[in-house]
Amino acid sequence: MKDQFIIYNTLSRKKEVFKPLVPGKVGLYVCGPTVYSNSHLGHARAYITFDLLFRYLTFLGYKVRYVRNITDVGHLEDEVEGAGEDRISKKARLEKLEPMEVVQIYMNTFHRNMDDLNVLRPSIEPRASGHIIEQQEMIESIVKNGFAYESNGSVYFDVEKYNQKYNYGKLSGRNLEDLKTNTRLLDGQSEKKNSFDFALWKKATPAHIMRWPSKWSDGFPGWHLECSAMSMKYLGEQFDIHGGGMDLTFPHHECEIAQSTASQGNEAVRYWMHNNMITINGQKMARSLGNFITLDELFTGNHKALKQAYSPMTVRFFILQAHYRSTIDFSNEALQASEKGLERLLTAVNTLDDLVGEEQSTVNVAEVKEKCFAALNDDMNSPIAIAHLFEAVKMINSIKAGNEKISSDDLAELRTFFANVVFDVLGLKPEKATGSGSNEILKGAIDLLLNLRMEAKASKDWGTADKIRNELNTLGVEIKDTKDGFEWSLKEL
RNA sequence: GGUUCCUUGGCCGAGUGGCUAGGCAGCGGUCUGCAAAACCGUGUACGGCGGUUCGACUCCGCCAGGAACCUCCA
Repeated sequence: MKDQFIIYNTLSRKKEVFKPLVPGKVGLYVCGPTVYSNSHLGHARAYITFDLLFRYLTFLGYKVRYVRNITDVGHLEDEVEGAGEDRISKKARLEKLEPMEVVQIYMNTFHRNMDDLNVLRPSIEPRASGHIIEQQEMIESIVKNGFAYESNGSVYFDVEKYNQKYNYGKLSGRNLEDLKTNTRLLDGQSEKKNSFDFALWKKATPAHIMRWPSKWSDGFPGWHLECSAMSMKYLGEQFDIHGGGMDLTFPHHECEIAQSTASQGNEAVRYWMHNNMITINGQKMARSLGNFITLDELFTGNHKALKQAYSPMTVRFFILQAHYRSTIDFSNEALQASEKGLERLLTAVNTLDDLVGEEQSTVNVAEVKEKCFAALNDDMNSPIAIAHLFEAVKMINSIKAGNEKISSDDLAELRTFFANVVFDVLGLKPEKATGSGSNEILKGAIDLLLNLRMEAKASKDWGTADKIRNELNTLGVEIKDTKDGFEWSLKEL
């Protein structure tokens, strides 16, 4: 199965069979968030996408080193207005907080949100501010190789010179001639030879708080350098997969390729993977557009665009129901559909525990399992994988209803399959307390009441029976009658 | 303006040159004291116009509408 994992490589614009550089091991780098405000739905999509990749590679038996950075140095917010001011320090002065305090606040929120979404922590989570020296070293090697120039205390990457030897634009499908005629002219660029040159080191203005000494000036590293420097440090000069949002393809990832190639003579990344955007009313959800919904708002329902709260697992399932390279449009209707669908899936997981194996199967477990993994192998096609999971749900329900039978061997296989795919790979988890898992006293009390209700039902005392059911319902206990008793679960709070 | 991409049924969302995607909602039925759940059955489809083909939702062209990137962005 390992040999058939296919991923779409942005570099070739084709699906390719994944072959790691070192057999059995995978080096994975994903661009992490810039921590200057709360995480929103778009971040969830990116990090759930690569969490799925991390989980699936691990499931396939690879030893994965997953590096996902925290950008806490800040890039240029607005060259026109800010004139070189760091984005994070700008916000810090507005809020009268230390820059690192701002970073910490939003980093904590990010971690909490990701934990709620059951996004696994990466193997290494390096911070740009902790790797200034590595970035300076990289600048020096780029300068030494002749692909950068110093200008007024800042250092810029010489794109034109790089393009004479290598191909600038190969990832995003651009060519320099187009960039020359189409790049917008911005103020304050007189230091650069060409408008498309980008900063490797930027001299700090007096107002700039975040700054580090260097041979060129007191300043800070350029926009794109941290990822090149940190991926090289932790994954080596060449590594397997680099991921990030589609909106980072240009210029960010293009510049990363140029930096790595200029400093070491060869490209670092073998497979580039990009997740598509979340849209709202057909338009990209983005902080800069102001049309975003934060994850905290989503989880609490506290936003004017939200008709209700959506649990982290509902959000995760919603995202997994679309392929990662398609846009996915936010709407209450779509989230509500996901909520219901997820509940149906997780109910079937519980039902699976109660099934009893027979001599022979009337269902084909192997086939559905095979199709599901085939979908995951095909560029992580989670929506197709989920569609097959729902076929298995139908199977489970039919067995429970007595319309189908399953052998003990198949039942064991089905249980393993569900545990593997639903929990380990898709990273879903039950959110409700159920009769089997919650607090013992509560469980005992509810069981006691429902047993009393059974007795009332047996003596056809419908008034008492309905009263118990209705009042427990009001308290948040959902009750289902079964052939020989009852089942219950707690509603979400 | 340049580059790239998208347009599927009430909603979301896959996919393929000829074979039911799936979820949610709807409708009919079974089960149930009622309810819930479950089960069975079921309709609506591939933006428009041409072309290639025995056959296109799937390939090509044009048109319409929309999006992303070209500036920080997941």
